[in-house]
Amino acid sequence: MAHPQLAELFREFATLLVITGADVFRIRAHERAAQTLDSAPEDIALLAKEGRLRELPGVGEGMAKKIAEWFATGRIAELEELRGSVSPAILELMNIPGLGPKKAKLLVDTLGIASIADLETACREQRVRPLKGMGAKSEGKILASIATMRESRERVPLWEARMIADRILSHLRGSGGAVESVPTGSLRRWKETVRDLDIAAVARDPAALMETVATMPGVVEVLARGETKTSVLFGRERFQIDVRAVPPGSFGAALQYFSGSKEHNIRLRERASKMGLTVNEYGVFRVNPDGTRGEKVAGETEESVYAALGLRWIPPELREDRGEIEAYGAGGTPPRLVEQGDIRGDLHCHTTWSDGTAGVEEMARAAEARGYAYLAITDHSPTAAYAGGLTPDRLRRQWDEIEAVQAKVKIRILRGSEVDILAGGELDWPDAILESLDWVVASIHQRGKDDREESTRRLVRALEHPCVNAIGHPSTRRLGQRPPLDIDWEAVFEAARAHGKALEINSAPERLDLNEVHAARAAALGIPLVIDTDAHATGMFGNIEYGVMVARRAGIRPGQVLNTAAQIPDRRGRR
DNA sequence: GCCGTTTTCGGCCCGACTGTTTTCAGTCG
Repeated sequence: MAHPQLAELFREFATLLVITGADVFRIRAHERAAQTLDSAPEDIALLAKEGRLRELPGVGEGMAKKIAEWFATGRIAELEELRGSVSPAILELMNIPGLGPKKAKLLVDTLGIASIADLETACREQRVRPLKGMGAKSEGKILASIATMRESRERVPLWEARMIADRILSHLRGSGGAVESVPTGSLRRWKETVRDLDIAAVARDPAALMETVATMPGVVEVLARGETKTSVLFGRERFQIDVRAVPPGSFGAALQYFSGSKEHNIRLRERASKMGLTVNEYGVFRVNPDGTRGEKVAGETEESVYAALGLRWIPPELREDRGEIEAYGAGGTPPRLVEQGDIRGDLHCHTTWSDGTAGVEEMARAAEARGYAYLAITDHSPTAAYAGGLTPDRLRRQWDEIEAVQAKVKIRILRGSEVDILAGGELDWPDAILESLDWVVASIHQRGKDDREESTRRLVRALEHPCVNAIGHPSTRRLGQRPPLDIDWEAVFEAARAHGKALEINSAPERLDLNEVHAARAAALGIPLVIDTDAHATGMFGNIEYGVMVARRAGIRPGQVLNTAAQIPDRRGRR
């Protein structure tokens, strides 16, 4: 499985190489290795043990050696040597937007700057401006960047970025400057968090569009303003927004280019280069024998760009250089990944019986309106008192209501529960009740001690219980609010596999839990998944698109998702 | 440092904007 800790070491390695002025391709190789370690569904430790590390893309002889060394000794000698040769102050200064390795090194070497606070003082005392390549404006920019860095969050959850994007796009469209404008970048690829918002626009009058962007309500600072590109900081959170204007004939190329990912685009251009073509944000062009840019062969639509490179159109959420370019080529077979239309029912939702805002009938009708064949009503168990957890008596009364509603609707309603996994891993309902339920989602809500062993044991014990069907939001994280539990994932996966239990991809936009990395690993191990919304209101069934996108980014096929089946067989065999 | 429908050596993506520059380096995406 992905190994974020190791990935981080290789990223650090790459940064240190940048500072020491190493060969750019060597730097990129380390970044590429880090990316692989961040997303590979294979168990890296196992590959290392079996000497199969070089099967990973971007891992050759050198990288394999370093990874093996880390597993054997807990360190990478070359990395530690590199660390010793670079002042930590340079690394710190590079966190400031606009300061790269060259300028950071210059500041540390010539002024003896040891920290960001130091640099702030130096700028105020005008000691930076005499330096080569610096000036009075540089000092102001550095101070502003430091302020931005302190005030803004690193990354914004996808759902929040989408809300901001909607507001900005409606402003741009309403202003008349842009004929067409589409959010691109990691937002279009459905990454769980985004760092900034990239908008590609076709403008009748680019200058007017740039003016509109720079003067939008909510803009707190204009970072850059050119003829075709404007960057601003937006809102109290100083969220960065980049808008690029291109001519209509280049819109597809711009969409493709700005949607990325960077790694996907690099692969694409390597491919173009081998075909005697070159790709930029304006289109696909032939390369003349003398190396100059020749005739334009594509660019108006994204499809045309991919077609010119001998590829089918690749869905944005797959553009991460994880093999999609090969799969979508003439000789490849694109995987049939799960789609929203495959989902036949939702197996996790709440009603007014606990902390939902709609009744059983309302929720059932809303699910039916989506074309679902079944819906599990999974209100909370007693311990979740804060969420209106049911008592045994209220649970039985809810069953009466379910029975009554069932007589009125076509959709099959399952008697479910989201049962708390208590401190020791025992469940919050007696077995007698669990046995009379159709669908049991077991979830951790009270995090307790939170340590790795305890959390893992709780999940494993829940998976061992014969009445449990699935684990809900396994990591309990909330994006930007609460970190995931520290869990021995391989142990949890092993328990799920051994007992044939499902793990949930919770589609609540603030959860997305399992995340794509763990979902990919679980699927690779043959563990069934369920994609649920955990809806607390009828409108929340629509969140399923988030969960489906997590699954697609994880490369998951419909057959690996339980609730793509026409019927969910309940434990007691009732129909 | 990786990698192979040109290749086990010689390649490795491309452009906008800024600030300090008299033609470009640095940074970013």
